[in-house]
Amino acid sequence: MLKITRKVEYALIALRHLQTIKDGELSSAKEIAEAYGIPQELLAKILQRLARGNIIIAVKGATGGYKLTTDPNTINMTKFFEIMEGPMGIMDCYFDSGCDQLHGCTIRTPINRINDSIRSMFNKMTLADITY
Amino acid sequence: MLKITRKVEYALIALRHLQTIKDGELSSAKEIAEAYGIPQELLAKILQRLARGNIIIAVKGATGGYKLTTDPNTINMTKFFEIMEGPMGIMDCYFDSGCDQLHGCTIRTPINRINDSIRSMFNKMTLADITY
DNA sequence: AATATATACGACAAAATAGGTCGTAATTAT
DNA sequence: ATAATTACGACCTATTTTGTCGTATATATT
Repeated sequence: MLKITRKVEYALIALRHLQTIKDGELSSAKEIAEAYGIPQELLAKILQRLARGNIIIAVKGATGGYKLTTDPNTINMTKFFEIMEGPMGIMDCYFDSGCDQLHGCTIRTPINRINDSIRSMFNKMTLADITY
Repeated sequence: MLKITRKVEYALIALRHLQTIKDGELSSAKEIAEAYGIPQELLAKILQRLARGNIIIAVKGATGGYKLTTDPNTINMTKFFEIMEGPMGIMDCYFDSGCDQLHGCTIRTPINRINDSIRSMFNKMTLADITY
C-alpha cells in the first residue's frame, strides 16, 4: 500500500549525504554509492532525476559531482515524490480519466478524499524536515 | 509510492456494496463480483480475508454469503489496511529489524516520522467515513 | 591532444510483487 | 443426493521495480 520504493530510499540517503558535505564541495555518484552500498548506476540515474527536478545541481566533467540547491527547506515532499515517481495519488483515476471499469465506481469520492489528505500532509513537510 | 492495490480497491467496493443491502440479508461473492465486474475467485479470497479480520461475517452453505459486522464505524483504516496487506509502514524496517544495509541507515528516524504521520492519519478515519 | 573521470540517458535484463486461476474440501438449504 | 456456498492453498501470469550496460558529452589534468 504505501511502501516507499528503493528509488526514494536511495534518494533520501543521497540527499542527506549532500547535506553533510562542506559548502562549495561536490559529491559524485560513485562516492555516495560506495559509501552506502548502493548500486552506482542506479544511484546515478536517481541523482540525474533530482538534478532535472532542480533539487540538486549537477556539475559535469572530471571533478564534477552534485550539490544541493540553495534551500532544501523550500522543497516539499509532494514535489519530491512527484519528481521521483510521477504524479502522487493512491489511484490513477485521480489524474487519469481513462478508467473504464464497469462498476460505475462507487468509491471514487472517498478515494479522492484519502488522496487529498495524504497530499496535504506531505505538502506540509519539507525535505529539510525529512533529512535532518 | 502510495497507490492502493486492486485488493484494497475491490475490498472497498465490496464493503460499500454490503452497506446497501437490507438488514439481515446476505450478498455472495459471486453476486458482488458480477455486479462490479471483478474476478470472482479473487473477490472471494478478499472477502475471506475481511471475514477473518472480523470486518464482515461469513455465512456458509447454499444460501450463504456475507454481511457487515454490526458497526463499521468502529473499524479504522489502519486496521483495514493491515488486514488487507499486512503491517502498514512505508518501510519494512519500521516493523522488521532484519535490515542489513551497509549505510548505517541515516534515514531511519525521518522515515519513522513519516510512518507515524500516515498511521495517525488513517487511525482517525473509519471505514464508514470511506465507504459512505 | 590524449586520458581519465564525471554527468546524461535510453535500452534492456533480472527480480520482486501483484493479479488472477484452479483444484479440492467443508458446510448447509433444498 | 444435489447444488450453491465459503475456505484455502498451490500455481501461473502480468506488471512493476530494480539493476545493468552501452554510448554520448563535458571537463580537469597530464
